[in-house]
Amino acid sequence: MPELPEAETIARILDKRLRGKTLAGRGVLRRVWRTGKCVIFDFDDQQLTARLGMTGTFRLNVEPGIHTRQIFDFENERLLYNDIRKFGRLTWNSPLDIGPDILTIDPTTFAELLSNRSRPIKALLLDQSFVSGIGNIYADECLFAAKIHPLLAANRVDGLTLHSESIAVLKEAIRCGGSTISDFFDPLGRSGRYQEKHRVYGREGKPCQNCGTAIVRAVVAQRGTHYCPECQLLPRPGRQKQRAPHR
DNA sequence: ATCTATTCCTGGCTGC
DNA sequence: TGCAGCCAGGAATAGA
Repeated sequence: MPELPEAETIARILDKRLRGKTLAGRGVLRRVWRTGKCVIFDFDDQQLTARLGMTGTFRLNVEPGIHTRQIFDFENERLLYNDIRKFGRLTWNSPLDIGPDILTIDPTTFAELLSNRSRPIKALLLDQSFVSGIGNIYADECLFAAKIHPLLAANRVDGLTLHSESIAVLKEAIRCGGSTISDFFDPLGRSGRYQEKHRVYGREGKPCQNCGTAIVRAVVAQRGTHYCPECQLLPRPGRQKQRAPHR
């Protein structure tokens, strides 16, 4: 499923290949970029926003197939939008109503935002109106990297640690061209490689690479959630400070 | 504010 | 070989 690293991979390739080319009726493509999980095409005075949902992909210069939903004929380049499950959305000139991008938000700001919220941290990370870019796979990977239990209340999370670990995970995933679980291919048809580096997602029952404990799968915020029960301990719920016993 | 359930959708899997 | 049933989940939505 395309999350930030996959969207970034797509945007970089399409920007390189399509920038400066004309699309009939829309003008010259000035750049392709990403924010959150969205891939955005800036034309002269119009903008196309792609939310890829679960299975949305772009492909350059291949024959349309049964899952092709849109065709964009640029000069000398044909861009297809394919989407098996049709959860993706392509919209023209629509306002982008999402929270700050996780890669560009200031760490202190991120930590402050967390301190105001009581929801389980994983549910908050998945909420694109709170912070954008992280989906189910990278939420699990980022929380593992930061050694934070997915159910820990956001206001009890070390926001600076979570931020820095998340940045490291996402940047490495971008370097690997994203994760291919089943459906993700970049616009040139290549798989991602970051799935080989997953440490918890899809590894239920396999040993934690830190401590050897079996990775657990649970459901959090209606999503399959993978974590190490030893490395990602849930602290005892907060309670009144114990009075020191007399004597 | 936050939760749950439901809807959208289809390929891939299980079990008979 | 076929087929029914279930599952995965991003995002929107309704209702508690």
